Amino acid sequence: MNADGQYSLDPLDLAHASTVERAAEALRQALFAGELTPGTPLREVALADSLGVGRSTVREAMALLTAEGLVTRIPNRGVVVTAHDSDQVKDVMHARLVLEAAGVRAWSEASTVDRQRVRAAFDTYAQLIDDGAPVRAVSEAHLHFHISLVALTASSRLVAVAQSLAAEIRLALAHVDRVRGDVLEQLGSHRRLLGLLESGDGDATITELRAHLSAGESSLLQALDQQA
Amino acid sequence: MNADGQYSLDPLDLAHASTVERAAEALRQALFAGELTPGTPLREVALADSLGVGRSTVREAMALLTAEGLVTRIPNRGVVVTAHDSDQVKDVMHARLVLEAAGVRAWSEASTVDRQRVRAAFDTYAQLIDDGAPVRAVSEAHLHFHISLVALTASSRLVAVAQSLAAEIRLALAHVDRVRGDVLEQLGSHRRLLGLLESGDGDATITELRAHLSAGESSLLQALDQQA
DNA sequence: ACCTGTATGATTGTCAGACAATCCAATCTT
DNA sequence: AAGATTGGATTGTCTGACAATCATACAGGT
Repeated sequence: MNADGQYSLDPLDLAHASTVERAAEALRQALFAGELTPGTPLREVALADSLGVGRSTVREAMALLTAEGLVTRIPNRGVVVTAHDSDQVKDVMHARLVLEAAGVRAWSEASTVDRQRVRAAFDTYAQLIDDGAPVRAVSEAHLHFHISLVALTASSRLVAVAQSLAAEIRLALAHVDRVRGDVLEQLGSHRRLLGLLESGDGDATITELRAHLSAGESSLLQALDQQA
Repeated sequence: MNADGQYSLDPLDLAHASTVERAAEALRQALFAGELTPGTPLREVALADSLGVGRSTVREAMALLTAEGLVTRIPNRGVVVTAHDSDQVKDVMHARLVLEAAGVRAWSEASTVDRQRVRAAFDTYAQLIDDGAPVRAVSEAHLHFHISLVALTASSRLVAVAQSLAAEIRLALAHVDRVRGDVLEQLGSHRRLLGLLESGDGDATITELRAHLSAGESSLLQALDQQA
């Protein structure tokens, strides 16, 4: 301990994350991996003994996923994997634009750390592409970059919302292989975005951002459409 | 039914809203009424037989309230009524500014209905003050007006977030009588806001909005401070 | 006095089993 | 073929159980 009688250790996160949280995480992974098709009902008993946990635990995990928008509860009929129709996708993208634009506007007042994080997020994203990393990993880094924009607002609540929206995108993406390749080709767009951001031209950045998200949206919509 | 073969009945509110939802609502009311002081632990068994429901039901209700930020779960120690310190209040206000400003920016492209709703929300708010309605009712209408701004974005997700933020404000407000009177005096500020909005001057509106929220924030902070 | 270890009681986290209410699909009526 | 009926599956909720965890008070050692 130091002179103040204070310790400064990281709170050791072996934290036996609750069973509910682990169950939820398992479900999330399955969803993001595309193992469950949208619309598939998630039966409580089936999941319970598949995961080796009690039904009440499954139920609480479902409550979490429902709050995240990954699954939808239909009264007396259970929960189903959320199916994102075009309206939903548009809504998510619109919300993302609002949050990310807010981050962009906050660039000049943002902390150095948060700004560094944006650059770092871009770098790992670019690096992964360069290394020819698997699309899944690139996609992950890509979303992380967008979240780092929202983090410029320094608002934990807004970041939480952004993460939830990103999760919805991940889910929607899980079944559209065609779109996945896009993240590889969007490198230029992102580089331009970062460049404008650092140049301090907020309005131009937002214009680029709007175009970027809009492109992503129509690409996703088209893919979903084709699938139906 | 009308010519379209469509009925237009209110979905008959007897809708035996699930026990969980009713329990959550009861808790919410108690919280907003200030019956539970921030920091108070909410014991599962006590609530269960106080509400006349099972413990699992209480647990699920807690999960809902936790997601709304009204209560906080501490692992192995249960949930407590969320205590909003100054950082939390600032974060909420900041997030509100982002969302409501987005609504303001969307004014010109917003639907006529949504625009009418903003005016309607203002009118009932003003009317309540005029009628000398109880502060609680005025405060409710006040928050509703702010939410109607976010609704201009026409994004259900953003509106949902705004409602959640409003709920947090309600909770924080529940214990600061001093601040409550403010809603009565802010009529002018709101009228100005609406005027600017309708004039189409987005930037000026946002400036006013920022000042408005900032004033509310410091008033709330001061009250919380004084209380401690 | 101060620190440490231990016993005790309360409470959460999780499970298992039960049962009514509800929904779906298939069958039976008219 | 439209409508009523029945049966099985599944959810919503309750009860009861028990281990793990935490808080507190207490005892012992230095």
